[in-house]
Amino acid sequence: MEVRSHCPINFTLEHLGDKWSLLIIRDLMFKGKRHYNEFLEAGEKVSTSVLGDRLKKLEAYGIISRGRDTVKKSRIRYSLTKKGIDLLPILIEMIIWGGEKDLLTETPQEFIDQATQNKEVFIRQIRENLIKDHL
Amino acid sequence: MEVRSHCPINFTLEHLGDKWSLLIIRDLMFKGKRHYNEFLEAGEKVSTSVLGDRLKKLEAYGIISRGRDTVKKSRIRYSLTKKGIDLLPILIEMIIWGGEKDLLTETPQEFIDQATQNKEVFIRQIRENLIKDHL
DNA sequence: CTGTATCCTTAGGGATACTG
DNA sequence: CAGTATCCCTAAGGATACAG
Repeated sequence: MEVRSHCPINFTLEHLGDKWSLLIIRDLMFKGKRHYNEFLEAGEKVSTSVLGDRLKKLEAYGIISRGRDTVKKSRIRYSLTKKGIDLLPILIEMIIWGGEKDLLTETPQEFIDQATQNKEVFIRQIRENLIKDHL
Repeated sequence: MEVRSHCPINFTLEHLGDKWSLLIIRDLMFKGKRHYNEFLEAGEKVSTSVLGDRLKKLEAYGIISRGRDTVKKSRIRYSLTKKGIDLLPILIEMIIWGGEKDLLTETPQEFIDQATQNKEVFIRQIRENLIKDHL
């Protein structure tokens, strides 16, 4: 990968600064999605080629991991790694900003309020659930 | 602009999900930069065409504003708006994530520690300074 | 079900020159 | 100083077909 600088913001952008990667992370974090076809069905309609490319990159970065489904062994199951779960605070802050600035947001005001008023506890709880489900 | 969905994360990505916009915000927030030529000199070497395009978009989104410099009246001065300052928590979380995951990060461990250990106070202080300087 | 491969089109972006 | 304008090239992305 190209490396323009070692500014931490630039580092994050070089891994996730496109219009699709974080939507996959979102689906894994908040929508309980784990499989290829579920990502395809997301509201934003990613194409198969882009999805394949991003899954590969995110795995190469160590942000997600690929494994066989435990129930149906022929099925592939994607999970967040620790490094991926650590993105949670960034996603939460993006939900707050986007939810506040977009007049047409689909986010319930209730969610924003909860996230805002007791942020640390709120994030810790989600984080613990993610650890249970993914690691 | 295209609108793929009203998911707040997608909303944020559609405004800032490219490899340059947040670097301009960063320079305004943390590096005290205010002028066109200063943005050009940033470590990541943006080109004039891209810089011009992003400044225009960020202004159209209401994230930054253009004004005349108060000391040298012929000079253009860019500022963050309230909406732009509200991005601070996202940037801080990106600094933490990037700073922790990049082995070669330029970020002092001290900064990460401060940001992590008393996050709310830390952010509030920076925010108040930004309000003083930009609004 | 989980992908590749291919084709094609468009958007992004670098370099450079030029302007008020 | 603070930008446009132009040219050109590449990367990104959509559509579709195909494969293990």
